[in-house]
Amino acid sequence: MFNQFRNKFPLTDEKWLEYTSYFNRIEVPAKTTLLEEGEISKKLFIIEKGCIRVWFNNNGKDLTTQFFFENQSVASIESFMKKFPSQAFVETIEPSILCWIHKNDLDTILEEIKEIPELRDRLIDMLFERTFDYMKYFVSFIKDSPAQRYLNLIKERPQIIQRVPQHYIASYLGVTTVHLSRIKSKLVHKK
Amino acid sequence: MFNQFRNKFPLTDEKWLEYTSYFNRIEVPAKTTLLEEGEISKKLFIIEKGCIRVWFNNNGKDLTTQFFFENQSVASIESFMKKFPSQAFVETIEPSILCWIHKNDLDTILEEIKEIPELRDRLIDMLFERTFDYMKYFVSFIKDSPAQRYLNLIKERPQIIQRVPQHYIASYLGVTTVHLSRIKSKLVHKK
DNA sequence: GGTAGACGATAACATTTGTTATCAAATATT
DNA sequence: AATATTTGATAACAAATGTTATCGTCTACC
Repeated sequence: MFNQFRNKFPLTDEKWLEYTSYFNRIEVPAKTTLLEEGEISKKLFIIEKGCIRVWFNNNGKDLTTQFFFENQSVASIESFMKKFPSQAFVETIEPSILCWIHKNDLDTILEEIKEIPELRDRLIDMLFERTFDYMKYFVSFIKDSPAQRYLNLIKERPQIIQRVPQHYIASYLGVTTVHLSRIKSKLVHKK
Repeated sequence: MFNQFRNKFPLTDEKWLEYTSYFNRIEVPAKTTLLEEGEISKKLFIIEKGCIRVWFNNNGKDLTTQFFFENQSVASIESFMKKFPSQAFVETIEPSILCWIHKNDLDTILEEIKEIPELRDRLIDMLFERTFDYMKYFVSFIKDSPAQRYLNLIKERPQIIQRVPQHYIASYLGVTTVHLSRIKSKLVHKK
């Protein structure tokens, strides 16, 4: 599955083979918990097929904060990086095929490649991008009404609308399933 | 003002003096706009004395997303880093004394010091921390009621409560000033 | 093929939050 | 000191959103 990235990394073929060999491939059903709240995240997942959500348990109520699809990497990032107990759950939505690497192995790889300036700079860029994504996400959350945010999802992330059950979308938008139903029915009526 | 940081940077005294000489010191009244929406951010500010907010114009309504106080650095970070027109305004709340450096000069410094591994690693750490801060902020925003978030502010950021006018706090919490008044009066009643 | 569970729509009512307007107190400005 | 501006509280009403309950449809699984 990693061949699509091969040309992006200035590594020898030997190194490339060594690094990709650290990855394990697993197949899991829908609703599989990949990381529990309180657990320390030690695996970074890459989705080959399927779909994953990250969510928080807020007094028994789901609070979904992120969705991930094919070719995206997933971890409870703060737990993974800093070895803190995770506040979030990580869970498959669809039956999925995943590749994962243990944190120790990833650290080894990162330690080696960070001496390559191009990769180091790309890593820093990625961190910035992630920060900016969060800012955008947050600003839209407080600026826009749930209905507007739902329209944004339709426009910008149609995959979510198509593949994710509605109650997860509701928890992502910060409203109840009942209210999301209302939003949808109003949209239909206005058209 | 930078002497408090002197011991944290493994630089020669010459370099230190050169770098600090890039900074300019200005004194401005309250409600001074430091960066307009649409402008490209070219200055990084460090607050020597005073207090600053970053806000978005959402259909004529203030939406404050961050407060900054003494010894913190402030910029519309995405605009500053990527030379995009800023979506946010940057504005003083109190009369303030600020140090600022031009982006070109800062880039020169960063280019030089990123060859020092300790500083490079600290820079990466800072980026991570900023990402994590945003995540925490966001999760609390969707998990907690406005009343709970107000209580969190009192506990975790008393400076904001003490120094920032209430209508900015309301816009930071995502509610109207009227509602924040209600929250406060309910808190008093319950005690 | 039958059954249980997951998913989604809708109604009725409760609660939260926004809107507009008015008043009072504090602060800045002249 | 007089006045304007900023800040904050409160009331009355409107709109948005949550809660609980019921029903229908679809799908997975035995």
